[in-house]
Amino acid sequence: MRVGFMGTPAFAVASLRALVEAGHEVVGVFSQPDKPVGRHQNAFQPTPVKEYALSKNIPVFQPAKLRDGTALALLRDLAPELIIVAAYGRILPDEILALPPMGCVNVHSSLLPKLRGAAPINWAILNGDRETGVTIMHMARDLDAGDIILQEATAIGPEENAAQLYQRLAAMGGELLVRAVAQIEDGTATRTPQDHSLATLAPMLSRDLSPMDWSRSAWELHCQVRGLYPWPAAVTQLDGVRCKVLETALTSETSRRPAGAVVQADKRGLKLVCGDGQVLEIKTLQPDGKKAMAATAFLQGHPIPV
RNA sequence: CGCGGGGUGGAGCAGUUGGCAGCUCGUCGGGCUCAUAACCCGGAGGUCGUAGGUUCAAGUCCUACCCCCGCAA
Repeated sequence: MRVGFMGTPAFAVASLRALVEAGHEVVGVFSQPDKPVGRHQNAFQPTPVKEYALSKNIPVFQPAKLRDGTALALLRDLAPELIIVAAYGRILPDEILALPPMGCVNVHSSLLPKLRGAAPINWAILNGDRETGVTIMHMARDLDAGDIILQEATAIGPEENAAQLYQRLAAMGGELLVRAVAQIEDGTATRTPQDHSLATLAPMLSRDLSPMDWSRSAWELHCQVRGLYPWPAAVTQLDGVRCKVLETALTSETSRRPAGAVVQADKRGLKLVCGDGQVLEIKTLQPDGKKAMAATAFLQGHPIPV
């Protein structure tokens, strides 16, 4: 089938690749404009989707605006039967939604109607959810509110971080998308409206979420660390140094000492007390200006009294 | 030229007014111990990011450059 594709980050690449490998004719790819990247804002980096599309000789378009008519004209020329959107990072105007005869379909990395919005993978972990998944749905005017075609759930591992879950869901999304497109093609696709009363939101992440509040429970902090990995990452102060906390482990130990107290800081590990009295171990961290390192390595140069 | 931290044995850090390159851990060998993430003794391992400069003498001061990272975008 002739499909148009819109997407930007690595998550979308998995879907695009799945379409290509399933033999669909991708007539054009839309991706966000390249943005200056790096410490001095002097290097431009192509988006992952753009990079992949070019490697497959698929034409790439990166309009700064979607509502000035040029994008619409472009799409008319490309004449896709169906448009697939995956983490494009932009709201499509109604004219575009109405253009393709088979409609516009979205790949979303949550079990809709739960976790609508920009960062569903992170929020699934941050919220401490046991499972999440991917949803293929028709696109509606409201954000992530369209009728569901296919949905697949997966358990969230208790040690799984957002980066790992991201990869798994991206792959799942690609597979499910190909199945959905096949169903659309042969007319067997179904539409299940969402129960909007059950909708929850997964807003964009920000650094405001980073600081660790040790009065929270060990599990909550463990979820914060995993859910914010690798960006913006959970952050705390150790030996007067601001550190990203990249990996933690729940322990079976408890302590009566106040929340945030360091109960162990030696070659066996770095452990702190949380608000519920449970002891949480910091396995990997990254001090300001330094590379990521094992907590035990950090302790070599930063002895912390217990 | 957005702001800032940093490159010193395998790891993490220190190195004061320039004057023999140190600490903790790891590693290797030996010892002690019922045992150990413990302890004791001994050893190996460093062109101090690179290139110049100042000096009797540079990890340390000066200049240029390379690389890593945090913030901000």
